[in-house]
Amino acid sequence: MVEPEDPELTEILKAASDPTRRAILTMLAQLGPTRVTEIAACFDMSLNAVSKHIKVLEGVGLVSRRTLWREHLIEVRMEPLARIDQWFAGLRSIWELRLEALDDYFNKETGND
Amino acid sequence: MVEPEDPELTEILKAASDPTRRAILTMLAQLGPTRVTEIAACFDMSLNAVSKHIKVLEGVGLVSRRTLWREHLIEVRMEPLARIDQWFAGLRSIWELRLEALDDYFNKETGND
DNA sequence: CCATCATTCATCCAAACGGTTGACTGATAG
DNA sequence: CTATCAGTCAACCGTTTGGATGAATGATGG
Repeated sequence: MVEPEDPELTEILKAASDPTRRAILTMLAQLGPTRVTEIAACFDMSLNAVSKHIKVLEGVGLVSRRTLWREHLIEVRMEPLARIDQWFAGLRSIWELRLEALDDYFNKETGND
Repeated sequence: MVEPEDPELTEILKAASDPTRRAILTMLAQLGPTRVTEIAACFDMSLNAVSKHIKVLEGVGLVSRRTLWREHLIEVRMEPLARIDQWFAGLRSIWELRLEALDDYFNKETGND
C-alpha cells in the first residue's frame, strides 16, 4: 500500500483547480488588497458565491484577510503555491533518479559486454 | 468581468488534486512503465477505481498508455505539470510587477517631496 | 473449446461542490 | 432611530466525483 500523501497539498490543489478562484488570485495579484464586494463585481455570479470562493482560498492560505471595520481587504499570498512547486520538483527528481539508475545499468551492461 | 481562463489547466489541476492520483504518479515516476493491475495492487481500492483514476490522468496527458497485447503499460508524463508551473510563474510575475510599480510610485513621491 | 487473466464499460450510490436565495450581523450615514 | 451597506451564515438544489459491483471484451493457455 502507498502512503496516504499530504492532505494540505490536496486542499491547495483543489482550491487552485477552480477557474473562478484562479481568476480571483490573478485579480488580487494585479490590484493588491481588494474588498470582497469589489472582487465580486468582476464576476457574473452572486456576491455570496464569490465570498465562498474567497473563504476556500483563505482556508488554504492562498489569500489573507484584513478586516478594516466593515470592509474586508483580501490579499493574495504566494507561499502555498510553493508547495505545489515543491511537489512537482520532487516528482521530477524521483523520475530523473530512475532514469539515471537505468542509464548506469546500461553502462555497466555494455562495460561487461 | 474577468476572462474565462484556461480550461485545460483546470483539468490538469483537478487531476493532480486527488491524493490517489498523485500517489499513482509518484509510483510511476519510481517504477517506470507499469501495468494497471500492478498499480492497483498498491492501493486499498478496487481495480476499477484505479483504472478510472488512470483514465483521468491519461485524459489530461499526465500519463500515457502503451497497449502490449492484453497488458496496458502506463507511464508518467511530466509535460502537463509544466503548465501548472507556468501559471504559478505568471501569477508571481504579475504580483511582482505591481510591487515594482508601487515602489516606483513611492520613489517618485519622495523625489517630489 | 473452455477457463482464466487484464482491463474497460455500465450502473449505482453517497458525498462533495458550485451556485442560488433569503435571513442575519454590524457598522455607517441621514 | 432607521435605512443602508459589507459581508457571512444557513438551507437548498443540480451536477460532479470517487468509489463499489457486476457484466462485457478480448487475448492466453490448457
